[in-house]
Amino acid sequence: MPAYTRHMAELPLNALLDEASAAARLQAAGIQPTRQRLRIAQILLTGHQHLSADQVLDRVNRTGKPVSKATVYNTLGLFADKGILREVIVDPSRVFYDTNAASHHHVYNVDTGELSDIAPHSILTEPLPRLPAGTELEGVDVVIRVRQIR
Amino acid sequence: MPAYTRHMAELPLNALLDEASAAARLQAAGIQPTRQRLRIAQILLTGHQHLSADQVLDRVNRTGKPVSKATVYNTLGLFADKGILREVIVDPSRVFYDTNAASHHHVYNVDTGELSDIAPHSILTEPLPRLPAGTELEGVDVVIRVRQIR
DNA sequence: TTGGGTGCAAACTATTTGCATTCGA
DNA sequence: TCGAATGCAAATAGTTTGCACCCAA
Repeated sequence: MPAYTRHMAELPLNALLDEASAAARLQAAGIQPTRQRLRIAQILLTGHQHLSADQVLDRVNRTGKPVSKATVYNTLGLFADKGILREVIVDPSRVFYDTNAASHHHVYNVDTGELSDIAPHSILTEPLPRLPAGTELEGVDVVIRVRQIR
Repeated sequence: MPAYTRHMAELPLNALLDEASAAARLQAAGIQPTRQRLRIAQILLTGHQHLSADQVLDRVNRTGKPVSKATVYNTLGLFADKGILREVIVDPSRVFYDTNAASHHHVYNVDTGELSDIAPHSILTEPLPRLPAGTELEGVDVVIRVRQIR
């Protein structure tokens, strides 16, 4: 029911990150820059975005050279592993990928499915409690859930 | 891969919340106490727990009187709506239901799938940023993700 | 040439839905 | 009695997997 579907028009290639920069980003992260990965990187790494795998697939396929669904999933998982994307779990029905891998938090509109960033300093997370024995910190996620008024 | 599967033995009914208390909880929440709902309530409302729908289904079916999968899902959703359970979204592959509906936060072990509570005062969430126009607060979730050391 | 990357389709899994049946007030 | 609750099975949807093919080093 949420209106995830915006920007459904064709995606002009000139609005994307140029291929050279995308390649540089991938190289820096130790990711072999293949054609499909570059294409996905160009789309994702243009500004800060929060996209689901499906949305990425959509956009990639609107740039002319389609990439298969499996490759999109593989690539997003790989990018997240390598630290150039961050998975955001706010909705049980899909994972969002945040192009801002730096530590920051989110506002999630449960009615529209919109996900946005919060400046890192506008929330203070005080000293963490002791972690369970035998574990180490992976990350701290803060999600502020909001809903449409009426 | 995580070891969600513990307590697989049969569930002694005498370890559960008694039916009268369960009925009272449901009544108080404005939920019509049917046989299945009572059974589910007895299982869930025994101490603080974090269970997935599947785990609830498992336990219910180990008490003798089985409840269908659809009913478990419906009931958990209903309980969450009525405020006696809280949905916790920490893993894209399933929703956990927390029997502690009061405001508090979580530690999630991504390796074992274990979810535990944090005392509410051990984390301070500073003044919230301005919410997007036209939205109201639904809740704030803080999840500390940890992983097994080696 | 050779192993990693890709693509397709099939498999999986959590969750939802439609609808006939049963239950509870 | 009568609407609400239940249960089953089938439908959905996101994600994963198996495997043959392709390509770059």
